[in-house]
Amino acid sequence: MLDGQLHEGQGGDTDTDPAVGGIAADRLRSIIERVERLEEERKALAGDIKDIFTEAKSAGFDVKVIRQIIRLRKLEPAEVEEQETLLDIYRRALGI
Amino acid sequence: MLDGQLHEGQGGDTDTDPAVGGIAADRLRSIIERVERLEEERKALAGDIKDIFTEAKSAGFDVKVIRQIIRLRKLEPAEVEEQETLLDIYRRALGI
Amino acid sequence: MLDGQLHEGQGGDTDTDPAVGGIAADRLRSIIERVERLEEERKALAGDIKDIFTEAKSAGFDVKVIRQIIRLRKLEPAEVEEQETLLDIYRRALGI
Amino acid sequence: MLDGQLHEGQGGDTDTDPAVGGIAADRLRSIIERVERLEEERKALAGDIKDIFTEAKSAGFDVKVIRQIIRLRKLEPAEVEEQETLLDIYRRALGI
DNA sequence: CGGCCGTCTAAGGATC
DNA sequence: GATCCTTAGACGGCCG
Repeated sequence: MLDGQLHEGQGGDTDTDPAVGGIAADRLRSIIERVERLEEERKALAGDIKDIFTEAKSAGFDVKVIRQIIRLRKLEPAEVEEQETLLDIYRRALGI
Repeated sequence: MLDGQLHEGQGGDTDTDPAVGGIAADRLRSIIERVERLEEERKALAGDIKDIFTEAKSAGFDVKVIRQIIRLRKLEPAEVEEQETLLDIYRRALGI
Repeated sequence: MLDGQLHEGQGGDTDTDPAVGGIAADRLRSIIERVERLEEERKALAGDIKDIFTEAKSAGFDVKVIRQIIRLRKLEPAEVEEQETLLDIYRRALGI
Repeated sequence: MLDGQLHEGQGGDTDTDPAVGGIAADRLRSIIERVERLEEERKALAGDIKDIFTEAKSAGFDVKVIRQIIRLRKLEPAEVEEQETLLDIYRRALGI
């Protein structure tokens, strides 16, 4: 029964304005709803991305490798070098 | 899994698609760019959300608690699923 | 109020043996408890691993790279080759 | 972040530790081997758990449902946290 | 700058 | 046997 607070507002006090916190309650509600709306949009975009990967897979691409490429493109070239260099150093330290 | 783009190509790309190393390069590029575009939009939305929280903080709200509220609102639908009591579940586990 | 079923057994019927499912209930309880015990041990090991990485970090190592090395050591050498080859192919297809 | 093992070394390894490329090779090897050992133990435990479920299945239990029970038992302690009602949380968010 | 939280990836299990 | 989904682990960003 958290639903009262969750989905209806402070049960029945909507006419005279929130009894709790005065005008602030409306402000709070607005904030929460705007954030939730934006999060939904984010979620929708995530779905779109997923669809593209599904399409890629259908076309015969290796999705994991595509992700890797996208990751590399996001990194500064210097960063990539650095990571690879460090990996080599550790490898040689281990003799592998 | 080297098949797919390496050994099959994919339907319809054999004529006009510039194949590099047996790969439908344009198709690949398109996939990657679309994903990157969507990720940018996602990032922008994250920024918008952050702005709202900054505003909330300025208005004197406790941002951490607001996050908590949003989290709870998201979780509650899931709790409905758990309405099925453990006793029932045990019974099903026991096959009776 | 799931606690009855969860932590005490089927409230009060422990003497004559479970009223639900006969002997099976005890068997079920045993299975669950053994699994839970093993999962705790797993969790403890995860903590130990985490501690080692913390130590590694303190010693100045790059934890991410160490993880990468461990991952590589786990893979068949052939697998490593394959992934790298495919990555190169995609990269060349994109001209990067 | 090339510092750390590359440019600082770490406390006490300068005298006896075989340094390869400026790296405390033995220290690194020790870290990796300990992690790998622990991961093996984890894997072994996973096998034990799997065996129990196999046994359960043989005994006629519904493995999926047993997993569900274990999952729920794990979640319940968390629910206690949520006892704090949303109203209280809202009040805190509003600072009253 | 270290710890915490949330997201994202990868592996394992269930399903068809 | 392949796909889909769920879950655990890894990663990066945010906050204190």
